[in-house]
Amino acid sequence: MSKSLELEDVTATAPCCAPLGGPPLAEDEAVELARVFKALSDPVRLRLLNLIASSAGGEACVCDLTTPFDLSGPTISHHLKVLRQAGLITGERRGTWVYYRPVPTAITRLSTLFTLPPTP
Amino acid sequence: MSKSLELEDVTATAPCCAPLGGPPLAEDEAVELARVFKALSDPVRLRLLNLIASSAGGEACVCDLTTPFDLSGPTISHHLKVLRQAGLITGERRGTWVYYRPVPTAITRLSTLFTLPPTP
DNA sequence: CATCTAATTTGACATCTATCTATCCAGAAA
DNA sequence: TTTCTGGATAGATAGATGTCAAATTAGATG
Repeated sequence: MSKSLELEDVTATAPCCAPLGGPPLAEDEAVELARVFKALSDPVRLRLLNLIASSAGGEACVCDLTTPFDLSGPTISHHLKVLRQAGLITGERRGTWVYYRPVPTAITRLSTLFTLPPTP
Repeated sequence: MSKSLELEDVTATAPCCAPLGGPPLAEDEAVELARVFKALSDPVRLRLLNLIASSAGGEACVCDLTTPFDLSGPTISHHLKVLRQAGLITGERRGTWVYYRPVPTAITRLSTLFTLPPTP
């Protein structure tokens, strides 16, 4: 098994990047993409990713990610794990604290997904 | 109430478009966005949206959306409803058949969401 | 070593979701 | 009107998900 904080990155196996208006999605691609969107389908996780992605220094300490929410520590930890397993963020432990940062390639590729051809 | 096929569009109420790396998402925006991503968090719905968005003529008949899947009619109907309620597609009945088309503004705004500032 | 703190994991529980079958509705065509 | 067909709705069920309290792990510090 992977060690605690290492990312079991789902996106690593499937490239996928063609826009939704493009060629038909293969079943595998659809399954993998769906997992990423499932990670984004919760308000708390969206705000967490937003907090992390907008943090000065490009990373955020978990200790700063817990206070903005009216939720228990384990729940925040759970949501961070989901985002991690979707390949959207990575976590690193430095001393006592754990820092999370976004994975730019994983986020940027979603941008191209929603690019539509100009209506002629 | 709205009549059968009219879209109870969720996105109509919330604009929201700033990139994830931008200012903090308000709780309401996060909730609304999460609903859109929940609609995208299923492989079947992703492939449906892909089929619809890539259809010649800009629309697809439900009759053509059922056959590619090994699922019952009602299940496909359910998934189309979820996409409709998320504001991602609209449906229109013409005679015997129902045609679905993508909602470009709803899709395009997601593209900007995932735009990250260049790392300096 | 013992202790303290930050964070994750475990286990439980209520709620939500994808799917099916059966039924219903809306037009078209007898 | 009656009948047929495409599609949506209703109701049921197995499985997934968000949440918390309690237990656990990883470093730091005494």
